[in-house]
Amino acid sequence: MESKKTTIHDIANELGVTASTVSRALQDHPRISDSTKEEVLEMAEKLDYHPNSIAAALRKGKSNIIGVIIPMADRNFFASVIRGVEEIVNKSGYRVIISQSNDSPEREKSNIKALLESQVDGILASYAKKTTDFDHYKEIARQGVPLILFDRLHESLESLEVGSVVIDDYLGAYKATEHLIEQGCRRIAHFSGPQHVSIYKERRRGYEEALNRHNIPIDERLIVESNLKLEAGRRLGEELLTWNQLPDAVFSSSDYGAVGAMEILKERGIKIPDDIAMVGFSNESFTSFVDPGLTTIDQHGEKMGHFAAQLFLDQVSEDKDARTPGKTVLNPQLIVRESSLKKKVSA
Amino acid sequence: MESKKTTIHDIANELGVTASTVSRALQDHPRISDSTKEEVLEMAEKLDYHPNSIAAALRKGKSNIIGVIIPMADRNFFASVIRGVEEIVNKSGYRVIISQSNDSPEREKSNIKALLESQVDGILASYAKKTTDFDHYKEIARQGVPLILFDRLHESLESLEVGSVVIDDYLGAYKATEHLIEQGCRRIAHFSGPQHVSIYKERRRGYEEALNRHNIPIDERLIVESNLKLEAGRRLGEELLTWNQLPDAVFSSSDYGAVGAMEILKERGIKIPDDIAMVGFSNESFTSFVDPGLTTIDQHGEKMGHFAAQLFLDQVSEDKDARTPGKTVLNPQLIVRESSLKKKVSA
DNA sequence: AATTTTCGTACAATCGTTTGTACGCGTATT
DNA sequence: AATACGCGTACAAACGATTGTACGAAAATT
Repeated sequence: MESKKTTIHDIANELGVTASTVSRALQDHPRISDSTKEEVLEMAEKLDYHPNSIAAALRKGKSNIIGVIIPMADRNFFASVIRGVEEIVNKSGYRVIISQSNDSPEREKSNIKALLESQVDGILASYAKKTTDFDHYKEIARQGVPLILFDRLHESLESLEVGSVVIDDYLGAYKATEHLIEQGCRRIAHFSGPQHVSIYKERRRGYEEALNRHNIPIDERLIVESNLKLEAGRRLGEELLTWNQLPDAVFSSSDYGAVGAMEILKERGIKIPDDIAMVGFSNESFTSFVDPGLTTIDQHGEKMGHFAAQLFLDQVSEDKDARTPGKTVLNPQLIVRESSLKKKVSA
Repeated sequence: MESKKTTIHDIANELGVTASTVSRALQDHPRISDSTKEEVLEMAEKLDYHPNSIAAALRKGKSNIIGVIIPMADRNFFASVIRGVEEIVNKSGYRVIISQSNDSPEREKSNIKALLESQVDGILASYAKKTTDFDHYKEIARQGVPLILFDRLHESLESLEVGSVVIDDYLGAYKATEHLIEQGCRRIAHFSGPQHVSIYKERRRGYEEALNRHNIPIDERLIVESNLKLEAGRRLGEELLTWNQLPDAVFSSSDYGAVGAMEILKERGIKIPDDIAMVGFSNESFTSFVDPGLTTIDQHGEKMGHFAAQLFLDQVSEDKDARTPGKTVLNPQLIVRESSLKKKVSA
């Protein structure tokens, strides 16, 4: 039944004008008379015309699509970022295509290739944890496609002309650690992540600096590194129990790690926060569900998405002045819940 | 510096052949000699050629992109579905573009429009809860684009020639309710959702049927309807407490609703599962984190994605026989955790 | 009334690939 | 030796929209 999709040529034929006139009429071009525009619109409706954006993209060399690369979509933080990005760019007529790397560098690479071949107008990315070779990102820049990095940032990319928006991980970690110190904790363990990922390095730095400022010596044995997943958290929970002396608090660079450890510790009769206070990082949605509620650091995902999107729009803007790839640093926010409250709040 | 992107014409010129030869060489066409293929490949490498899939899509009338419409990406279930879909279709050279409706019919509508204009080769969708008018879905079918519905299914779409894959919500609810009955519960409340969404209707039916089979009268006052979000769960938790007699169990059609209620009930000193047993639906990731762990129904998101993707591939397959839009129904699985265990397991 | 402007539309090239058909050449068939 | 066949490549027309330029007619200027 679908004999053929109707094109602007069909409309043109029907009306006895040319396709160029139809095209301009549809774009509300000033040089087309109002009467013609009306006729075109009517006929378009009548013939059930739908624009073919592929054809337009080819001609214009612009797809109006931007690609967003994230490790995984089911993280609250990344989902918020995407929402934020969409909110901004949709207004300017851009569509977002999301592609997940599942934290695999290979998938990340093939995703980037596909995005570039699809002629996306820009790429916003948070790279996979395991990525250590950034050539595929350099390729993006080399092809002249605007690139904005968010959340995770790597030194080897800083030299490129890329925009970036991150939170101040250092500050977040500092706030978290200081909060624990204020609660009276002195033996604070730290669950850290791969040190080539700058966010984990920064968080560790924040942790150490907070201790320094409060004249608490840094004990390397209290700092443990892992992939920070739930399972790793459980393992670390077990490990804690083998130590000569339990820490009185844990600052974990990830909520998953914190919750994993909490599960084990609770099982073993350790009271949280009384025996061990816990603080996580990211404000994942489940942190408010767990018992006790997990104190954590909110990363302002939606806001980060807004900024990243805006940086992209700036880079493709007509106004050359706005085109300096900016770096934006957001302030993280400490969300205090019960898991860290040793001093009970007087009611 | 980016003088110009290199095209197959550039390669052709350099080699003294025509673009068609280059195109065929790149596709490994049998009629092109091996020596030419080699030369082309080398030159492509040398000139840093990257195919422009927009141009190919325009010519072929096929974008190799499929659109997936989901309410929101940060639900464990939907994230799994997407992973499942990607796993299958990537093998056949398709890319997935994800678009979220945030459960808003307007966004859903505009997303569909954009997807169609982008000439996607197919659309897999789980529609927004609030959607009651399905014309935009009919439009998909009318334009001859394969449509597969997953998870949520609406009567008014059944007449269309669409494939669908759902779980047996009825059976899931039945299993959940029966499990509660086996635990000795008799006064089982049900948190239900909008009845025009078939999944909620089915779940309610499963609940009622389980009661019937066990000769427990259905008490309409125990069935409450809401949007099943966390906040609604909290509200329902409050409501429960105002009843003359507390139920001894709750079967909620959503994990969020269940957890929201649990929060309130725990606050008010109600013991779970001893006073009230709880069962949710969906196996969201947080259900294993909450205390006590929430018994729930797993919907096999990844598998659902596999099936949906396969249905799509069948519909676009050369083989006409395979082209009947199939309906697949998956069996849900009961995941038992502590929240429903009144009879303590003897250790 | 002659000339310049303005207005509305047509013409034609273009974006980068794909693909049906034609064609020349060398080898095989009889 | 004449015809037939394969093989490898060229030619040219798509796909559907956009856009710089040209051009005729009407309106405005002098």
